[in-house]
Amino acid sequence: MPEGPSIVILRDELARFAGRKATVSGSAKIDYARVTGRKVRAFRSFGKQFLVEFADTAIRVHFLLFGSWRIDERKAGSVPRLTLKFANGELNCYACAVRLLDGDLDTLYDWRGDVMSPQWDPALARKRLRAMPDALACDALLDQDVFAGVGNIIKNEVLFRIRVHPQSLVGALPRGKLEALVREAHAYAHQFHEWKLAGTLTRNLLAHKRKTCPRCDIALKLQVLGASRRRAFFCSRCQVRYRA
DNA sequence: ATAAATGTTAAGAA
DNA sequence: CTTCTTAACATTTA
Repeated sequence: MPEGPSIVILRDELARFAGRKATVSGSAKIDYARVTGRKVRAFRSFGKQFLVEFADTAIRVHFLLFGSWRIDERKAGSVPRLTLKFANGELNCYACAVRLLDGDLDTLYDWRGDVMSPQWDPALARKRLRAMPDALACDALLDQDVFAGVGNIIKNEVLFRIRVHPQSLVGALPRGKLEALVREAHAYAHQFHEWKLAGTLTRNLLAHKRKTCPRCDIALKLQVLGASRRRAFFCSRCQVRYRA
């Protein structure tokens, strides 16, 4: 279920386990012997991926659409795909894809592409967008190589805020709109993070899952769009469709 | 009850 | 060998 900011929240909630030895188990088909009993160096997030970093390997957890987790609790009736037990508590992950990664996370990932990372690089994102002029705006925002951590909610909210129609061509966007796309993807991901922490995200959504446009009050469109085939909520009056 | 949803990946087709 | 499309996966909510 989570987009990038939710993984950041998970990561931060686990701070008290960092530096401690973990007993690792679960139903995921990984080589537990490689990590169990070892000390967790850090909990990290890259985009929608949750990373448990050890000295020379890492566990990568992706929660896909339906995944969930509990800290110091277990979910009734579910077998954890991954459990990390510490002397002072535990983490249980459910319905997620789990893999072991070899090597250094700082070389495995390009952190400049993660909207939640301090290393986020807007100029690089603009460059990557310029390299995909035929893509639709709705697909570009979901492209994890350009905007790691952006999911469908952030996509819809960003396009609404910058008044760009989801089917606009990236290559047809005026310079200012392309800049706004990159700026807002970053800014809104952080806004999402704050609202999620405060428990007020849903009430603050302007387009996603809404029926009417909060700006002009006409009915919002709901269409499944793009190569990504995800739901797009948008206002056909406020949001301009830039075509070739 | 059936569908749809904050998503990705592997396999198969072209 | 690429590149594209489809299916599979999994859980909760409407």
